[in-house]
Amino acid sequence: MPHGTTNDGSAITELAPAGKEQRVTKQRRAVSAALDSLDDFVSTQELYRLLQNQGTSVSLATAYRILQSMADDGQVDVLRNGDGEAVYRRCAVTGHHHHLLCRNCGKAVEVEAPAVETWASRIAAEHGYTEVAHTVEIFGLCPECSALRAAGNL
Amino acid sequence: MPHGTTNDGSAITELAPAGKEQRVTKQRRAVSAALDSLDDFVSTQELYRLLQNQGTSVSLATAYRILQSMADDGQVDVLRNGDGEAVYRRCAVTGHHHHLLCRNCGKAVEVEAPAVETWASRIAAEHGYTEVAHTVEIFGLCPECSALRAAGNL
DNA sequence: TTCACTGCAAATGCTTTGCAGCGCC
DNA sequence: GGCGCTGCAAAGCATTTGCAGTGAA
Repeated sequence: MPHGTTNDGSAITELAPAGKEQRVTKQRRAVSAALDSLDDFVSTQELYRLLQNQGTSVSLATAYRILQSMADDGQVDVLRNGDGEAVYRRCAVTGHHHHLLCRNCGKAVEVEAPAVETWASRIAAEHGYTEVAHTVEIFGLCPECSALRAAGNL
Repeated sequence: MPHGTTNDGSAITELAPAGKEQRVTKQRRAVSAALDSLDDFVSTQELYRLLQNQGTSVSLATAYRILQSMADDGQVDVLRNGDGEAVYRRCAVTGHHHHLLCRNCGKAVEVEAPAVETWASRIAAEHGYTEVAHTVEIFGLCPECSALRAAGNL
């Protein structure tokens, strides 16, 4: 199964969640609020610590369960960082886009790349692939971290 | 650290391996041979089991160490599957390139994308990011699997 | 002979799960 | 009230690491 920032992919399976009901609990609201207040991707662990420091504690297991279900419902964007950890973020930009991530502080910038989209589609078509989706992530050091690096503090 | 199919990134650290010497051991040869006989990506665990069944057993820890060092030396291609596991493959194409993967059978096609490379560099530069690397993966159904899907066998 | 490489086993760290109690609908 | 949701603690797993023995150069 493809991961990360994935575009649609024509007519994959079903689109309607159709799952069980979804109760609005204090924990779920806390996680949701935390995600809203964040601009960057967070791993479940990070979100957990964040909520702890913030007082709105939620058990780690629950944090995993909530984020996973939100991802299943498409309420958040999921991708994997370089360590293979799943990281989540409520996406500001609606629609398909990619990310420019800082490998040190995690800061993320959303970028659109129409050219890459068409390139991907073309390449796939040329090889006879169908139901195409793709992931594109750019890693680097953001301006701040680049400065730190230059100053020898990294 | 960025993962997967990564390009250089301007002037990152050193390019020359320059590492310590590399002894040619039985285990290393076994892993190398196994990779040569494979067309698809394998996780370290899979490769480990494969070597076990094949008699040329290598300890799991060693398998991890060997694959990791081969990846560091650029002898194999690394990327992460949807579960966040690192998967490796000996690459036919030398140099930087990306993959077009079948999400059903795992078949991979190597593709080059100079345009994407320059796009990534430009985007990163525009946002002040340095030491850039990127990952690009395209997922879809290969021709064979597309046919199966169409025939209702998938 | 030397020092990288191995194997083994213990240790990590992320993620999942079983189970009993709690609280939203 | 019923049943999904939580917490907690106990697994589960992939991956890493310490250490002493082994073997390639």
